[in-house]
Amino acid sequence: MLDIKFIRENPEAVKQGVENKNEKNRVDELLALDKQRRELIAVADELKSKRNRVSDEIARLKKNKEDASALIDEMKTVGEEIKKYNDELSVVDEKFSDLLLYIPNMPHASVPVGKSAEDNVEVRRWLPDGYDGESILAAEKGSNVAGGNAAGAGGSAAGAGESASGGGSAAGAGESGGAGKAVADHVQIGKKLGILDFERGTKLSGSGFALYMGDGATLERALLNFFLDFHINKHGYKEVMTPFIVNRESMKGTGQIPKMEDDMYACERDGLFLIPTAEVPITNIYRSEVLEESALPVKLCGFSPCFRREAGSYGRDSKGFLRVHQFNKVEMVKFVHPENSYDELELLVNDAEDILKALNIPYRVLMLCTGDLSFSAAKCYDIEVWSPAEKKWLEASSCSNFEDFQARRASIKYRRSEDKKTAFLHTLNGSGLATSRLMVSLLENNLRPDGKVNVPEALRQYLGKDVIG
RNA sequence: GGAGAGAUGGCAGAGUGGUUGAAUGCGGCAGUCUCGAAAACUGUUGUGGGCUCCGGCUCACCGGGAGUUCGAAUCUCCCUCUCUCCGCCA
Repeated sequence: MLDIKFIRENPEAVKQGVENKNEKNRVDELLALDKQRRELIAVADELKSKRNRVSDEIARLKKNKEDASALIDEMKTVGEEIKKYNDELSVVDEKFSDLLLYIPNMPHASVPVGKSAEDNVEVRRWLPDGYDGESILAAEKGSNVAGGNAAGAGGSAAGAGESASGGGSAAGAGESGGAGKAVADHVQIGKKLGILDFERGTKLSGSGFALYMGDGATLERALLNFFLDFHINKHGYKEVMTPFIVNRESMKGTGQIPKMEDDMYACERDGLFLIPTAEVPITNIYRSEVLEESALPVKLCGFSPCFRREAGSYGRDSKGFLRVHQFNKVEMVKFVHPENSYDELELLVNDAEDILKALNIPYRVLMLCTGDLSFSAAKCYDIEVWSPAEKKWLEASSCSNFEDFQARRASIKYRRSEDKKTAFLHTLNGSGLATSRLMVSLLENNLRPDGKVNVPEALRQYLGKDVIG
């Protein structure tokens, strides 16, 4: 949530930010409640102050065995008045607090203003050595499905050429065949190899639930272990294993509730929610706590399944892994000093990218425009992997800086070494990575002409084999 | 699921209707002493809201929420959580 003082002092800037994020502008409504609230507090506090003074006086009189009945009578009416104003205040205050939770975080100044995913800006792309980048460009021209505005795509073309130029003789690309050569999509590959079974997943739970079998299950587990080991050993994160079901407070702390409540799976009897991402439990680890400045940055990573109802998106991207209700992910979360949270964001994106480089997966990095930014984020980079069969970029990671938005909601502070005062820290998180869409790209990009799938070098020790099939 | 005990400041732990925002101890911070440190001694040490002539003033907070009262950490009710024992079970 935003600081009400900031909203009070910068109403126009806040309104602009809200609108750039395509959120409902209720800033004036909020400010009216704020004003009303403060007026009621002033009146009620004045009366309470009087009551406190007179009560002391009554105590003194009684101690001296003097008569206090006149004062007691007077205080009866004051008490009634206080109750009246208090009741009024609690109504206003509740409305105020609720509404404040609906005001989104402000986009950072460096974020491009835009309406939708179309306006996201590609900042770089990376292709494995020898990868046929031309085929991606051709596919992108063929369909404008993939995001990225003209400027971004144009700008990135140079970058892509740079990467691809090394192995410009695309024909000679690695034995895995390179881009655009996949003749089957991940659902077909998974079915043929007997490692993915979406029909039976549907039988078990409904559409949007996957069943992994044999090497499919092992590959999934291998990916997760690889991610965790990588972040722990190479990037200095500490691993955590959290509950996957959390209470309402936790969901509120990271901002999923109230706005996104309908997208959560809920256990109504217990007032608990299945987590949509490990961001929720990991960030809430330090809810209502104060960290020492010297301990920052705190870098945690953890595995979790992610549960999303995907309400309102039925029928869209429904094939296979493209949009599922449950997927696995390793999440990175950082608690950092406010002064360097944007540097930390760049590092976070790099940490996620390193995984894709290690797996030789072609990807691009997008800076989300204001309109595509999530409710709580101030700035966000998406990392998308290339699917030769879908001829699309698929989101595999999302790395965001929330500044003090979540910290304020969840009350996560740090104590400054210099003056021992507390202040809100900044939180960031990023997928590192989500397996489902990565699996799409991984299977398709490593598909061999004989229908088998090459296991990326980095995963072989985890899987215990070089080829699936 | 049944029975009982409990929840107070960073921690430990007093406090059962009136200068209690809260004793005391530990810890933290500052100072004295010291070449320096330890010890000892002295002082200081919560969070949040509202107002402010930026010197302060004021309100709230003793797990959460209602209530009784002129006045509640203290009395009543409800809820949550923790611990112990029994039962059940991975």
